Amino acid sequence: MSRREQLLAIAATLFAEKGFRNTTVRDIADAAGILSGSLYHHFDSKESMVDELLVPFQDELFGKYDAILASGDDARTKLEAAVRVSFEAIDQHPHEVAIFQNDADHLGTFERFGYLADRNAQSRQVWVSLIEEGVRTGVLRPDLDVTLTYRFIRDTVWVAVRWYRPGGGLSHTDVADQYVRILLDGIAIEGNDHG
Amino acid sequence: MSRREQLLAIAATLFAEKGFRNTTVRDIADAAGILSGSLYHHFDSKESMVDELLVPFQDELFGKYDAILASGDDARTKLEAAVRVSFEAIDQHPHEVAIFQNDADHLGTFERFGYLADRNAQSRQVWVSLIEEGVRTGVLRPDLDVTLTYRFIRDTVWVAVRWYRPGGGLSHTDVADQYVRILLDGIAIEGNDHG
DNA sequence: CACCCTACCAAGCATTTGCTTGGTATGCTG
DNA sequence: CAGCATACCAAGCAAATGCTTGGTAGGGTG
Repeated sequence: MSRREQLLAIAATLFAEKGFRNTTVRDIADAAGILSGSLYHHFDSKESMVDELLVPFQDELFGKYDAILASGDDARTKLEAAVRVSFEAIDQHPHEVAIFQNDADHLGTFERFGYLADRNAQSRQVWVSLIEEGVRTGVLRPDLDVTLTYRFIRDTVWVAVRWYRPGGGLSHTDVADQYVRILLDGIAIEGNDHG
Repeated sequence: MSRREQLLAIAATLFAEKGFRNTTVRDIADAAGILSGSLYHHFDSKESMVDELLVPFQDELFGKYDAILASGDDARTKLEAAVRVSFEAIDQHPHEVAIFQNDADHLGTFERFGYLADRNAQSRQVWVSLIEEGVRTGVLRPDLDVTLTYRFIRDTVWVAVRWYRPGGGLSHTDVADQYVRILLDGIAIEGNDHG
């Protein structure tokens, strides 16, 4: 691991913990045991650091989504796979997920980070297409509000980055199991339909 | 509406939009059409402003939770009521909810805002007790992981403040209807249990 | 008219912020 | 040993930040 990668990892931790704007270059430098000016030997700017964190992460994640969409599985299987891939991302790249969740809105106001809005739209496309296919092929309830269901899934999955800790008591597959079950079948006992 | 209340409303909007720390006293003053120093005629500090926003809001919300817990209804009805009251809070006090969601962690590091952690624990108590009662009385699935289910509900409900807009196409009761339905019965067609 | 309260301005201060500049120490390579 | 790249320090700058101070304008009240 190069010194540059070390510094980037330190920055990722701080950005995820305190937010991008609330993390100063002095915070990063202190955590690395150097002076703030020395960071600029390795990176152009503070913005470059987040950029280098987010771009490769998103490339990897959306590559996996694309593979799922391209598979020949049925809608329910693909939906489950997308959920599992997302929890896997939280497990493997918790800092990057947290940064994207917490700071995408703010970063998106800068030209340089215009791609964040594109990725957001792309994500929406993935989930909406899966939900629509599920309704069309009869594996999901036909009365679902697709947009609302999309938001429900998106929020439920990604917000887990706030409490999930890799290496803790629960594996990401454990969490995904439970979430998929609740999402698909609910928390009420079956057949106890009050609606 | 007193000048003081006007200024507080302006601050609430900005805190909710940009976060507490990323909102400067000059931002607030500019939006109000005065100079930043003039704010200190009305308020002691920037912290006092958030404080005055969060405390009354939380008093009101937890009063409603307490009333639900004290009612004689069955667990499913109480759980539904708690979800609906939460969406109502998002509808009526979107700024306060957003501030609490986005800045509670950061504010909580200051002594002055220690009550935020207490409220968080209290909220957990409300949801966990309802879920446990639901499992005990047989209206919820006995294999539920109570803690995970609590997080699922909490996150799902409150994160809606990120996209829900009062006065938009959907009322808060519409949203609550859909969320309760998904939460309790899932999105899959009934009886199509793959688990 | 004298007094006082509310609401604000004008100016500035100490600190923090991202970033720059010129320089030094260390180790590798030819 | 000369040359060069890597990794850092020391010092500081311009802008932004929360907040302070002393003052002014206007309206209501005795």
